[in-house]
Amino acid sequence: MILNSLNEAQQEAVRAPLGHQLVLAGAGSGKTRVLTHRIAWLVEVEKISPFNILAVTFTNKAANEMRTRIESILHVSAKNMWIGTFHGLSHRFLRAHWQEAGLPQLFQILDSDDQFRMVRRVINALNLDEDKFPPKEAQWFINAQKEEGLEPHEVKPRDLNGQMFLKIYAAYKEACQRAGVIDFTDLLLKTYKTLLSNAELRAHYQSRFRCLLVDEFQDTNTLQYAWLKLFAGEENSVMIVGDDDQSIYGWRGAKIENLHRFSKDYPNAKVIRLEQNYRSTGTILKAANTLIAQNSGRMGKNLWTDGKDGDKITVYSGFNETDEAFFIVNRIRELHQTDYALKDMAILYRSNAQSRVLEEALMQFGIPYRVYGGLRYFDRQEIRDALAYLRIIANRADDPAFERIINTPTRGIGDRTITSIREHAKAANISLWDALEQLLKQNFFAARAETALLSFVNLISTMSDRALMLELDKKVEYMLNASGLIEHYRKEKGEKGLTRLENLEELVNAAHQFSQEGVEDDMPPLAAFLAYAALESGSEQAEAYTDCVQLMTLHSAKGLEFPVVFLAGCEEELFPHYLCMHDPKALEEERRLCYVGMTRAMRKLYMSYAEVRRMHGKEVYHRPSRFLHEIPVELIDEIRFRAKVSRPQPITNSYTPQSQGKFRIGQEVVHRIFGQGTVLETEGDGEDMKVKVRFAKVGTKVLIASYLEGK
DNA sequence: CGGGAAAAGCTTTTT
DNA sequence: GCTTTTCCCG
Repeated sequence: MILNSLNEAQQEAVRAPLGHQLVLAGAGSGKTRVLTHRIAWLVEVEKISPFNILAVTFTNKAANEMRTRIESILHVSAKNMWIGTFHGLSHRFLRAHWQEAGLPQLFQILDSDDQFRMVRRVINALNLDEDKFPPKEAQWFINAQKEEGLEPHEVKPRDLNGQMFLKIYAAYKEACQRAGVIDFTDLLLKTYKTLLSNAELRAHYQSRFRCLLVDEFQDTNTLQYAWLKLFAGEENSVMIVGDDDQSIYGWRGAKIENLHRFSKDYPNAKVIRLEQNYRSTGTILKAANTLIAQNSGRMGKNLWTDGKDGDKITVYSGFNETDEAFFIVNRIRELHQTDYALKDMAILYRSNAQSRVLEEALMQFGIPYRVYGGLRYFDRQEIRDALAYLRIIANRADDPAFERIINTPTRGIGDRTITSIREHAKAANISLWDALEQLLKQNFFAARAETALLSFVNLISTMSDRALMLELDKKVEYMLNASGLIEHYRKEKGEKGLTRLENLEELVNAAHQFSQEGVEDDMPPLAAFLAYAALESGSEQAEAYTDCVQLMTLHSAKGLEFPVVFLAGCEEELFPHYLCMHDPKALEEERRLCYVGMTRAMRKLYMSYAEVRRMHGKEVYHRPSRFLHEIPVELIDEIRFRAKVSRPQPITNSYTPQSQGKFRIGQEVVHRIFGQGTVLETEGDGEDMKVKVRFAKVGTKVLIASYLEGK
């Protein structure tokens, strides 16, 4: 039976009778297992049809993983099950009910960058001063209102400033409507509002979803909670899984109180605690428990393991940040030579800026590493350009896309010309595209601008005509060439242009793969692909398997685990961050962040700090983080090197990982065009050897070895 | 339109 | 301080 592998608390959660359950799942307590087994149980034992189940997560990654795992446990297809992110499921809902939601059938989704541009344009159109009303703040304001479930007419401005922001919100909303686009938060808000105002639809969905499950519930915001309650209605069972101690997204609207609110709203909800930890040593858990016990208002939870206590936690006091980095790198080297693969070790830090010193140290030692959390595929400039062309093909009214490509690649359409199009669009309350066509008819433009504009209009029309006949991937390929994007980026010199071309080529592959996998919705393939690109920002390319040390922020480490964890920069002002220090609530969130970081470690945990650190250009002295003092001293092994800063030894003799052929990881090399660099990875041998090199001037690039010279 | 100089950030991030 | 974005001029 499916329960064999579960402990008692886990089984209790899986077998719970229909009704409401709150599962408090500590770090490493098998939360995903419980969720997936619960769903399997519902289907196989409670005989609930997959059709009647709704499971919500926050990231696509989590949703995909859940679906895969369920399908491997279950003997029934999970196809009919609604598993996805809040945004993904809302999108599905709105595609099915666009009429009820008052949307055009082929509405497009704005990502945050599009949203930002749109907000800025609205501010300018209202003749407001960007310095007085920064687009960033306006964007934040708009999203905050939406996350409280408020449309412009429902917002009660607090002061004069708030009134202006409200005005911007209202104008932004109109602009979105005109363009037939909706932003991320709109996906949820429109779903919520539609369901709220349409009793028939509400009844339909409430009778459909008999069982609802939510993962990472501590990260839900007000709107998501309301969304969930509306889908759940009075009758259906809801299981929420979360951990108040791992709530680290309060700053972006997550309401930890939703956990308490759930117990109030559903007083019969059964509370189940998963406290047995399968990840970390006893020592790590004891330390983490003691630390988090400092927080107030917890729901209460104490992690335990029946495993060994393991090693003490190593605390290293570095002289400065470079010394700290060298300590970490030295340890990594030692551990790599004895017991651990590089990919089993992670360096976690509070803020991205910290990665540089660490990277430099790793490079000097020739240790391959990977930094997580960079620019994702669909966020890249060239990809966004390409998608904008596709969007304009799909929907001429898509103003943000129009703005993006009207002069990209440059075709001699200047700012003044665009401004007059904008003004006409605003005055006539029509899309930029329609405004352009009208103005052309009126012979509004000077001859030179007119020629350029006509060729743009022709280009888009020809493109969409020709594209009609083509398969999705051919469509993308055709567009890339016809638009001149390929040519444009080919001209971009150096490394960047080449990478961009590769990325654009990859888009054709992505489109091909997408159409192969088949779309479930009855949407045109192009529209479906665009929605996919907007919602699935594309995990940073799944690079071929390489054994690399992993670098990431504490936030992005959530949900992951590593045998060895280095928590760098444990200093006051940095961690806890100085912007959080005077707000008790924010400080508790920092502490939870520390708790999250510590509980990522399976066997070895290192925490380090620097006495002097260069920050914002100044040398600053910080005390060790208060979090270090909140760990029982008997669990800590403290190392201090006071004598002098430990410099790295030249890597030539000390460390030669996987060195084959002519080049060695860590070796300094010279390229005729790209200049000096360091070898990061090697692949193959002899003439065919491929070498990944980080160049001082142009970034990282994979090259054939014969183009390089050793130094 | 593109390159260089000046100016502005500078916590954490997913959709 | 360092990096990224914006701005201005040839």
